[in-house]
Amino acid sequence: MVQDKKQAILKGVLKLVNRVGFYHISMKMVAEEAGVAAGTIYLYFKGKEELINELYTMIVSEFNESVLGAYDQDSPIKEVYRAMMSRAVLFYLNNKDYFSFIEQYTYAPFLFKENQEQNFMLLLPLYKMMRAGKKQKMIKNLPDAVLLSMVHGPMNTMLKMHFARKTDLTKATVQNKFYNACWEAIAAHN
Amino acid sequence: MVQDKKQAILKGVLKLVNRVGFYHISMKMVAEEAGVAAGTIYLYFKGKEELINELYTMIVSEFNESVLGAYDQDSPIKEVYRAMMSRAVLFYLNNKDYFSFIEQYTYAPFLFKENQEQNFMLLLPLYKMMRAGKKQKMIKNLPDAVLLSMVHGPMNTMLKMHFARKTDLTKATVQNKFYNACWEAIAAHN
DNA sequence: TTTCAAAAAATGAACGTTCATTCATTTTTA
DNA sequence: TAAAAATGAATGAACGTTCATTTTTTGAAA
Repeated sequence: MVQDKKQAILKGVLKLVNRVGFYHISMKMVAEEAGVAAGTIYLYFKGKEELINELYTMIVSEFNESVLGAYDQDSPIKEVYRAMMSRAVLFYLNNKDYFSFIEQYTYAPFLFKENQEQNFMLLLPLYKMMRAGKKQKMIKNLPDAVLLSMVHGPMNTMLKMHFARKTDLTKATVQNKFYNACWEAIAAHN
Repeated sequence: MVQDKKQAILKGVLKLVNRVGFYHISMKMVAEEAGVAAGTIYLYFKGKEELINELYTMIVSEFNESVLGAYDQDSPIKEVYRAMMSRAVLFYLNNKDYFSFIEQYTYAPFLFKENQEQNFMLLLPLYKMMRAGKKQKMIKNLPDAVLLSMVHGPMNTMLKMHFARKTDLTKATVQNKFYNACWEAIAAHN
């Protein structure tokens, strides 16, 4: 019961992200969206900050769980890469709300020092894959930041463009071209 | 005279972006920073929205001018690419304010439909270079969105990581590795 | 099963704060 | 001295949060 209402409130925030935009979300709107009174939110969260931060943590968990589900120790690293990219893209395509939220949360006034480190938590699955690839000499021996940027950066921009209707990431051909281009940026020559 | 004061107000906004964060910038703070009274701002701008939008336009102009300054019709495309990347990185390294502002403006409540298209204006210099490269068969024949993502995305992430002290983009070695990785993502094989 | 009082949960009006904007007044310029 | 520019206190709207009051749930007694 208690968890149901908490979830309803969290989902309420998400539904508002796209409709009104992150910075216009008020507690009153969240309450309305969740079907509770404004004061009720404060029975489940200390305040707006905690609400937003918990939602962020929830999304990161879901994302990482989904993407790491594609990690198979025994598969060739290129296949692991493909599977992870595919899952990540699918995750956001199916949850535009999540993407918008994450993007805007990064620069929200709620991000305190503790969470600022968490900000790179979304890169953990990628990081794991890269470390393995480097060991196997399948991935270039470049600084981690460069490798991460070469995969995370393009994905972000592609999704942004997709949602702005500048491209169609649901097309398999677009996805494949995109995955291949990223792979060539990080793959060791052989 | 009039332009001086207008510039002072615009610069005031920029100085506040890093100090207090985009969403805590109030008109009163801007006024203080610019050394004028709050009401004075309204003699130069219709309101906060116009102020922020003009600042955005100003930054885009400066950026594009700076990066396109590296465009030389006669140089090999790879050198043009290098020069443009170099200028773009330098531009933001020297103007952290600009970077922070641009990042946060994208999702600010001020972005109206008209400007939402302008949002991709920052990609114009890259776009120009890519078109030329495609014609010369030096750059892969991929959809524009993919190519743009492979250069703009990583740059964004690298800069974000640089400012979060996860890497040091001022190091020439890091820059070179980064430029090369991007190039391999978009370069045609030969 | 029904009753009912105590506890728990939920409500939303009210409060205090913040902020963009206005405009009557003052200061500066021509 | 008239016009232009600048000022900053006042205004009203928006928002997060609180808390006195109401509603719902619980479980023991009848």
